[in-house]
Amino acid sequence: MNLEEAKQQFISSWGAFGTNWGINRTMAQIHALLLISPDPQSQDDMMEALNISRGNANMNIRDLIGWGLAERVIIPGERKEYFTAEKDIWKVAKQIVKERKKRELEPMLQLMDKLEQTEGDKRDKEMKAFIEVITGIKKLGIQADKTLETLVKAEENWFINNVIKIFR
Amino acid sequence: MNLEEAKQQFISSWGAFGTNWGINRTMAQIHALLLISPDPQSQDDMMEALNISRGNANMNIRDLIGWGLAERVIIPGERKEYFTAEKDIWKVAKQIVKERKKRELEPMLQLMDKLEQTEGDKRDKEMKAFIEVITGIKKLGIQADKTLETLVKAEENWFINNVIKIFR
DNA sequence: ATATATTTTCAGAAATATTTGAAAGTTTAA
DNA sequence: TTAAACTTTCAAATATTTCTGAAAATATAT
Repeated sequence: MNLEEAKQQFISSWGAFGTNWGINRTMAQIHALLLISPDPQSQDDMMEALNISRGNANMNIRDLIGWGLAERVIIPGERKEYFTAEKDIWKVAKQIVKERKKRELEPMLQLMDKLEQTEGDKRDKEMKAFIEVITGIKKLGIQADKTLETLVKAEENWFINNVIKIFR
Repeated sequence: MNLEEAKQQFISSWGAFGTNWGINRTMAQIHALLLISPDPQSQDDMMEALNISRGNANMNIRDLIGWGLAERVIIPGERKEYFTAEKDIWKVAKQIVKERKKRELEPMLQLMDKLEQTEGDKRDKEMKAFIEVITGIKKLGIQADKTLETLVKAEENWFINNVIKIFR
């Protein structure tokens, strides 16, 4: 397989892969393109490479920036905006974990707190089953939150950081 | 909030939550319903509780079973099939991790292996950038795979199992 | 065997999510 | 200032996913 074919396959598979994770195809494909592009890409570059419309490109680039996965780059003397992505996959993964934690785990824990307050007779088996599930989810969520927080804060943690380096 | 309201909210939020994770709303809602139901539920029970059609219920129950998250229960003297879900959230989480690992991580690693074989001049910067990303993803994937495998196999591991118990 | 209960399938309908493209908005250069 | 270059917005079109419901298949009881 030559480089062009490989790039195409990477972009298209990354897009399909993203779909399983609640990330839309185009956003994942733009990210894939930026990952493997040594130089910053303009919106027009992406539109051409991925065969997508201006509006679609614009919206998804903005989402990527919102996720902290891409950033604007100014090229002196150029009028257009260019974009790059962080190339260190570990940092990328950390950033994704951080965002999902904020966007999903935290709201979920809030909901569990609320549902834990449900009023009712604790001897009723329906009630018991409900409260048990809610507290179980809450405990798991808190534990996951802590674990992920440690991971995300890894660079501030000498020990973990060194463990990670071993595998890097 | 009373139990009925709380149950409703839990089911509906769990469904919305699943949507962000590539799991369809109905499947997540059925799972939520089974989680908080002390007794096994029939397909008709679920159709009524969630206001869904027979076909939809049937298909999603089967998917849940495929994910190892629900199972058929025979109630002696009853003609209908009944279903339950594992109530221990830790086991549920482990099962989900196990399945996603198999369905997504492993195929992704296979793809990276393939893309790593791409032919080309390693001094070319396009080529270099591409290979670096691929090997980075592969390394991260392998590490994640190992870590998750440890987690999933936790009950076979005395030490980890005890660490987990502390938080349980 | 026949009737009845239950489960499964699947084509078409409905709901949701994504994408387009043209118009409006903004920035920059001369 | 003006005009060209570029970016953003958003209503409508398209694509994708999910759901329905009735018919077919299967299982069970009499």
